[in-house]
Amino acid sequence: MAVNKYSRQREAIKEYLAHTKEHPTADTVYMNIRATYPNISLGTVYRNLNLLAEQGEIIKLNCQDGSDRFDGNVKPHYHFLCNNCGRVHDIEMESIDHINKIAGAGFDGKIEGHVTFFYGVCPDCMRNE
Amino acid sequence: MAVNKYSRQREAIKEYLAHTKEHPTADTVYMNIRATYPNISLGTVYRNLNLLAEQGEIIKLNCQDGSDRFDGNVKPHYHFLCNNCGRVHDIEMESIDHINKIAGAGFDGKIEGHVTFFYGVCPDCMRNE
DNA sequence: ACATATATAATAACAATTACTATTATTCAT
DNA sequence: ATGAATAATAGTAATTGTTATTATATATGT
Repeated sequence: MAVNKYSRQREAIKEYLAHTKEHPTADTVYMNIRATYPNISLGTVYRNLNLLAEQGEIIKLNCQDGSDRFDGNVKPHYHFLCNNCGRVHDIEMESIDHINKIAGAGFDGKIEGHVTFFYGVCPDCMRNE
Repeated sequence: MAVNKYSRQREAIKEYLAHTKEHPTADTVYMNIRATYPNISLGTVYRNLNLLAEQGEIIKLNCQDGSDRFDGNVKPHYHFLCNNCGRVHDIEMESIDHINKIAGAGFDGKIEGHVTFFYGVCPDCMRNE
């Protein structure tokens, strides 16, 4: 696979991810794209999601609940998993890259970065209680 | 399943995890336990790993490479995933719970905790380069 | 418009995990 | 110790999430 050729399906996936904050799974993406492309194949969805993630156009989240989810927002930000409804929210916050140094203090290897998930109760679920 | 009954298999799994720092996958646990219990079933391994994790006797790590790994060390500590060899190491370090506050500043929900994975090059791989 | 290469849909294959079931082991009361 | 009650097991089948295959369709450069 040398150079990308345009495809409506891939474009639709990118477009869909750019306009949702839902952090959908591959299957959810599939369901939603089918509204416009009724016979898109699930394989196509998987292939394009992975392709886009490799190229840095989207982010593949290895969620703490075990599922893989996708995020069209590639600006650095953190994620929050609601223990109640299971949804993933974005968190805009100042950098916490200093924790790499803290970790490095007790470790002989080279720490290049970290992945952090916060969890708790999301705003929506707090209201409904 | 009302109350736990003793089983040698479960005990062996707990014992094995208590004495390794390998952060094995379910399949690796299976392989190792078979040395002593040649016809333990893979289902038994999965069932007990999840049971023990639910009861807080071991920890189930949802690793960044997508795999689930298990850790017999339940004392609070962090984990490091080597990008080179793929192994997971423990990191003993001071608490970074203050990042929960930082995250909370930009978020309306309730932040109860976080899960962090560090990544980079482990000590072993640094030597062999 | 044509040649070449990539992408697709549909399906099959695959790996990781869970569910099922008949049998075995543990527990507890006698 | 014996036996009844129940949880755990081994072995297998089923399910799920994901990737590979292949013939056809689509996009790109000349």
